[in-house]
Amino acid sequence: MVMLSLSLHTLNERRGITPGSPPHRVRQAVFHRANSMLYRPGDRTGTLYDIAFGTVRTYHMMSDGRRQISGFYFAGDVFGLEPQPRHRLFAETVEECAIRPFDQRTEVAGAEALYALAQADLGRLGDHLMLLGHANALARISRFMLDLDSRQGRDGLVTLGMPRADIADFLGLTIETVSRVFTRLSEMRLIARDTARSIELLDRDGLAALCD
Amino acid sequence: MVMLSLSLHTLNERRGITPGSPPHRVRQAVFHRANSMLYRPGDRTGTLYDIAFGTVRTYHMMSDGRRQISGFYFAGDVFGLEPQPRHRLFAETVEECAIRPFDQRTEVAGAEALYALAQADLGRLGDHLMLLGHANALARISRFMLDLDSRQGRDGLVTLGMPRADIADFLGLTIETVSRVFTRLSEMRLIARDTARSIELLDRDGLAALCD
DNA sequence: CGCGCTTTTGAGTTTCGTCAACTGGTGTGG
DNA sequence: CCACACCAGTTGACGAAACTCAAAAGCGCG
Repeated sequence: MVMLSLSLHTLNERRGITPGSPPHRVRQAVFHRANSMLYRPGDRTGTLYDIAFGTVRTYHMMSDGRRQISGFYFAGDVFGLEPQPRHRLFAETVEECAIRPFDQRTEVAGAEALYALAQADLGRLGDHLMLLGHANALARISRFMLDLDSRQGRDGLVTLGMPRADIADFLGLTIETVSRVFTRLSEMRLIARDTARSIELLDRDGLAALCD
Repeated sequence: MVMLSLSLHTLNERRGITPGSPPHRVRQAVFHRANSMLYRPGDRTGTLYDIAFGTVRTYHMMSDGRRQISGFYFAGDVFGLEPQPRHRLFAETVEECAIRPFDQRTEVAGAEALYALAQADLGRLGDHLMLLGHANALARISRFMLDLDSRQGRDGLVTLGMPRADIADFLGLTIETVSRVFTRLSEMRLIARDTARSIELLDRDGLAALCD
């Protein structure tokens, strides 16, 4: 799975702003406790968020209380772009976070950069769609782990910042199924669980083979 | 479900081109037989397609031969926008189609219009994600029918241009399940099947109630 | 009419969800 | 320091939903 992530750094490069240039109108990063609400459906869009550190989830809430997490965002990712003048998603911190909000209009140079951001989200959504459409629980978790691994870049050592419930609601599973799949992958010697949140990928080719 | 669809007409309005203005560099619409390949993964992106009439499907192919249809496009819709310089999707006609290709760079006024198109796709994908994540077969089909109804605008009379296999691969189901759900919805008096491809929505509130 | 294709229906199996109990780690207070 | 409570995660038993394989029915077309 190709997980596109577009950082503000990339955006700035597109604008010709190198790290050495004087920053203009930089708003400070804001610290948030875990599980803080950042925005909710109905809030005005127009602000984007650049994550300095931490993890953020965006999600839909359905009438019966079920939750579909549409994405996780990590340090360097930009989130908050939505197609309408008002948000349709919730955004919450998963862990402690430092987040720099900035104005979509004044601090992003025109529609081109916005289009680039939208493209990144499009790529991610397309991949996720395929996963939810035609993949069993084993494949979903395997892909999720491989994706986290590639985004965290710590060579086979994956840290899950989120609880099982978040993984379940992201992948369209239940926490019990998520748990069982971790156990199975462990038995298959594809992963090793140091703790519940810290997982070593022992055989990434084997995991990839499950993803089909 | 909000199904955003953005027609070239809308794009032109954004450019200040009204139906009366002289067209510039209009390429003719091209006619295609059913099941014609329009582009495939690896082909260069940069051309967009405006459907005059007919139905188009875009899809991913997985290594094991399974297919995930990511969207259906109808008369007035524009498709072909993808985040990379090369396509990752297949695009095929479902029925006979007339399609006007146009150049993304020269015939779309800048990134703003592209961004608008990307937004439309984002909205659609987000909705579809939710559907595939947390919805049973009954809900998936019900939503699909209601969505088609709202896009075809013929007040409760839905024409399925595509075979069951396409519906199945779009909704992440099998053709047998699709068929069984149609039968169930019929028994529940929510729909009536004139033919297999022509379906009347008898109780749209009832269908909506199944969608959660 | 007969052929090929799509759709429907049926029977059996698998996968995942539900409900419930249990484990293990963490923090608190006696 | 230990006992306890609490929460996240795991495990087990069972049932429901959807898939698979197979066969029959419907439909368009030469």
